[in-house]
Amino acid sequence: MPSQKSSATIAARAPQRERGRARVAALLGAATAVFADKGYDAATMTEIAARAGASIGSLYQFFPTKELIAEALHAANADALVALLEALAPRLAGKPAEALADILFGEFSGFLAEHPAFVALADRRSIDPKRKKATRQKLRGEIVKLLAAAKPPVPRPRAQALAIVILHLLRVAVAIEGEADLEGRAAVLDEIRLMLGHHLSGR
Amino acid sequence: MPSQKSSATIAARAPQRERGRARVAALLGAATAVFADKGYDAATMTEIAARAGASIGSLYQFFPTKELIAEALHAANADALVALLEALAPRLAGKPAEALADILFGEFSGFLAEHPAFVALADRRSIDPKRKKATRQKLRGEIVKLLAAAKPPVPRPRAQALAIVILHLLRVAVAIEGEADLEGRAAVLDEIRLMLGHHLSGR
DNA sequence: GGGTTATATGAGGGTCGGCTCATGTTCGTG
DNA sequence: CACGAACATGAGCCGACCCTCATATAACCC
Repeated sequence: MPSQKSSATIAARAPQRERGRARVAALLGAATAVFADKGYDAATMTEIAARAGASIGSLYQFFPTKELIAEALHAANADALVALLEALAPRLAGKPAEALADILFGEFSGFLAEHPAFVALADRRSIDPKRKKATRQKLRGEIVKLLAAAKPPVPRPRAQALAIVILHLLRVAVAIEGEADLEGRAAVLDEIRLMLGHHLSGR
Repeated sequence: MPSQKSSATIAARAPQRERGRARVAALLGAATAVFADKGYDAATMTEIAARAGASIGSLYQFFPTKELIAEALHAANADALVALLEALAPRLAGKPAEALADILFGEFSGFLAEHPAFVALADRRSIDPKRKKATRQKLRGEIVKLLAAAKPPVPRPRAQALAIVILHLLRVAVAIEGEADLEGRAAVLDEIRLMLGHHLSGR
């Protein structure tokens, strides 16, 4: 299979010159900010263009549709997450599943701090179910790999179910981190880490 | 404090005659359906009115704002959930926390089947934070009560954190139930129940 | 420099949805 | 019955937002 293009490079009308690439980067950055703090529906193309210091026309030059810029951004984020998990494998190989959980929580939290639009875009209704399922399975696959490489390796079939649970727990943890009422936040996070850690380490 | 009105009865312009009460009921029913399968943003007042067999004017007679009908519906749902948890107390008193988790999962799933708009409305951005926090704390309080009445009672401070975790897990479980890929769904749910059960029962 | 392609701009078209209002219709009440 | 309050109706206003397009500028290539 020649010329495999990463889904991160999907921008409907690809830029050709350097100036274009810079624009696309600026636009994606602005889109990240706007989608992150308004959500997909409330985000407006006008604001994205403005925050990027571009005109609406320029925005539509590279992303002919609101849906398309959201897709491109989400795909790039998903690729980055998968890459992060892959890069994590060597660091986690051989460690007990318990420690694995701890590290995953930290890394995930950091990732979402740098890609704040990821959850908002993943949650929006009206996503192509094919794409959604594919993304999810790639993420699950990475977690399964990590589980298989842990100290007492987790057997494949159970690992599949565990991966789903872990991904959900990671999202819950991030949601709790972002909640307004600070009170007892740390205790709740500890509780979750403990629970998952115990559950992963046999009993 | 006299004339305490349940928040479930909040409909900005309250109906006076029987016909009005029936309309309000029909409108709330239609709103439930529309919000549930389109989400708050994509739901339109026109469709809500149509599904209720009413005109837009009638809808606005009782709910002067889209925001208001969403609030009324959500408040009613929240009240129903709290009532359900209160009614559950006698049935659960004295049981081990483990069993408590199992029953909660079942009840929660049933509740959301009958109030399908609850999650969609709770998740929407632009909710009054005061109201959001109040609702959450009421729910947490109910869970804490249940935990305190379990076989080995869970001490108050830890119960607070546990309640938050439990509520999140309930939502995760419901989300998984509603996912398209049936494959291994039961296994995942069992995994979650097991994990929480073990964690609640001492270790 | 001339030609050609990539990129930039922003006014405005078209649509859609929340909401208003003037005009009814029903119905409890005296 | 008569009167007024509660309720009903739907055409249309208004603003917001996605997107188009005609026109302009930059930059690469010969």
